Amino acid sequence: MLKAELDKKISTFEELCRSKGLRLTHQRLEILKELIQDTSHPSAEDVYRRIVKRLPMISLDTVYRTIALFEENGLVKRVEVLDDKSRYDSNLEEHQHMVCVRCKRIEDFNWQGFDKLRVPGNVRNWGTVMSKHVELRGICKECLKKERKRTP
Amino acid sequence: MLKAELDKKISTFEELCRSKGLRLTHQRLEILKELIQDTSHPSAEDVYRRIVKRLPMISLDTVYRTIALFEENGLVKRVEVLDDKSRYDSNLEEHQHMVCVRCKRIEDFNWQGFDKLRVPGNVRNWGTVMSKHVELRGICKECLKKERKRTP
DNA sequence: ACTTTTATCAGGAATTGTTCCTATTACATA
DNA sequence: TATGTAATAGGAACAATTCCTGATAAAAGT
Repeated sequence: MLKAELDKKISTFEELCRSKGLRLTHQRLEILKELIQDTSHPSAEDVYRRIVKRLPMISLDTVYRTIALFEENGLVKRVEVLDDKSRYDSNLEEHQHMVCVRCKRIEDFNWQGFDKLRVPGNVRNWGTVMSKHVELRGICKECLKKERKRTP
Repeated sequence: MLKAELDKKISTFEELCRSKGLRLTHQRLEILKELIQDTSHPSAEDVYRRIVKRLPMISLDTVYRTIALFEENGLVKRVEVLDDKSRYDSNLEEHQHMVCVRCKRIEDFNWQGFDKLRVPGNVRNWGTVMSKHVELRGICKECLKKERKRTP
């Protein structure tokens, strides 16, 4: 399933390269693979730290530029969360995020009630709505466990 | 109405100072007033730029520190949006934000349907949910107008 | 296969938003 | 009004991200 997604995205990217005259570099492929396989919503630096093991000469800037390229072309999405560094998500299905305010782990979940909800009509006076985003903030099980230990 | 809110918040802050031994400085009062009166969700620098006209010697750091103090004590809230600089809101009522992806203007709106919505039950397996946040992204009327001019 | 063209890269410098450091200032209590 | 100390101004430091430039390597032509 992940393998299928990976292959699909890689061919999407290959096609993109052909149509836009972009070069299909080793770096770009490795970063794309990493983003698809790492479902923990990594930051650019997280991606860099993993990639650099395979491509020791890669620069952080390349990771940033490449992720930006993927983002512009809809291959990954930026998850804007906790006023911290940017995090990325290759899951393009409609879904929501739960964020742990302690460890900053981000987990996907589905919220059909929200997906179905229509925005209030008077919002149209404001302009054109392109997307709606929700995020739950809280403390994840692991962090709760740690805090219970600390304050017995 | 704004005057009443201002007075209420100022007395809340004065009380806070008494209870915590904080000093009621000129700078803190000016920043508090500015945050209450400016409902455009200003950034720390926006606040600084306005304050500096009245207090020419104030430092940006003071603005940051002071807003952080207010935030810790629940006088203002941070609006985390668009992976940009932090923006602040002194409206503590339950409400939501519409963000223009062009001009980054943030507008408040109410969405009762969302307020009433319960989070999915299985989220409890993840941990404790503390808050839920929504945000609509789109293009505001003014920016739409400008874009129509540019591409006739 | 070999060259050439030029997009892309590595590495470091620059930028931006924010926070830290420290000598000085000014609240608040006596 | 004097005094102790929290808070300030200003600049330095920091962290995330982006820019700059000469070197490298895809890919199109030969």
